[in-house]
Amino acid sequence: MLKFALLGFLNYFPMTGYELENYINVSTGNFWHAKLSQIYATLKKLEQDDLVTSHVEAQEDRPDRRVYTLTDAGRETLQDWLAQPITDYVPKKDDLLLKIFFSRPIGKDAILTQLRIQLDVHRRKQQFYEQETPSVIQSILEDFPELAEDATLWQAVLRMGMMHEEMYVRWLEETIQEIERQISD
Amino acid sequence: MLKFALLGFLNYFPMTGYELENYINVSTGNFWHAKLSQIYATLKKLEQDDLVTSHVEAQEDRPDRRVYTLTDAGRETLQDWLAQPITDYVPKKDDLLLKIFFSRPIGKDAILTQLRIQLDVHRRKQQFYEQETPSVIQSILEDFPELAEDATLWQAVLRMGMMHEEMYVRWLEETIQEIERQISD
DNA sequence: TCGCTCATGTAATGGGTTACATGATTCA
DNA sequence: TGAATCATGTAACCCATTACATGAGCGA
Repeated sequence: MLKFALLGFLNYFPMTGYELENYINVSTGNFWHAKLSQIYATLKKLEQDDLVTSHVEAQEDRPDRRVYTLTDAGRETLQDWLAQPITDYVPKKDDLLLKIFFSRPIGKDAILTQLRIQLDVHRRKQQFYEQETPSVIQSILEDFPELAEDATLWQAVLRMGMMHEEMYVRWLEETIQEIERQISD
Repeated sequence: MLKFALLGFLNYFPMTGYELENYINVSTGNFWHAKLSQIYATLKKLEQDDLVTSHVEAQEDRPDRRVYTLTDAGRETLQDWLAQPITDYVPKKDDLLLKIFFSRPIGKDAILTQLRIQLDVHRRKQQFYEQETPSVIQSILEDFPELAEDATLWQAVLRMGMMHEEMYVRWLEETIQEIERQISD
């Protein structure tokens, strides 16, 4: 699936693997992320399949850059994927829920500690969303005003991130209360 | 991680790979699932590491069953994992959000179609939660009343599933409206 | 001087899916 | 008669992470 994320970003403009890593982990990091090593390997495969081309740009005092450009075949592959409807429910894995599910043997206090750490983690994430991210989209639009309709979609997925954290924090607060009442020491 | 799910279930009572598949995909299916092939392979590794033992039970008119039992070392490994706090934020991947993020090139109608299919998928899932699952926990408790405190935790993770679907449906409804207003044909 | 940014990649390993292979019983 | 349930496994493959390898410039 990473390949489609790469094609998606290269559809905006040509860039290097290093830059792609940045865009992926900042813009889509909330629902799709990747390590540099995987990005370089995937770009190599995409080039073998003629979905992207690359050329090396020499630089002074800095390592050379390999800039990737989407081909017509690449653009077509991207659009085919975009148009493909997702028809079945895809459950997502969640380490915390798995652990909580089986946690009775470690007892009330250890469970509550686990949940309180998570509450802290998700409250921070929630604050991050509220404070920092809305302005990022605005600043991109100042540089590329033609992406206004893309930005509507970016904002929509950003709102999902916010709603998700709001829900998660609410669940943690409720669950902490529930366990304080229901589980013995 | 599947190994911990298997240890977790075997901590309730000994069972076969086939039975484990059932428990995993019904009880924890919402936040952890696995194919039979992976379960059999993982059980093999767990036995090599002495975290479980197995013995074959012959059956008439049915294939023999290989029943797995948790060892003391396995129980310890499970408890160590349970007690280990999760301290960093783990982003989850979401195909739909990735697709929506890049979807401007396919245009308004195709995006709306995609979202409406998802709305249907998630409303069905929501109904499933409301109608079918609460009774499942009740029926297990009738057979094993000593698991009452475990059931509090099962119910908590079930509530997360419900809240998640409620949130997802709300996001889809809002996003459909937003795109109808903001994106051109 | 220490860590960050820029910049590219390979190799080994781990986790998970898909495909293959077999076969009896039971229910609609 | 065909699908579901019970029951076990292997092999090939794909996707992703971790570790390894290199190296200059810049700001605190």
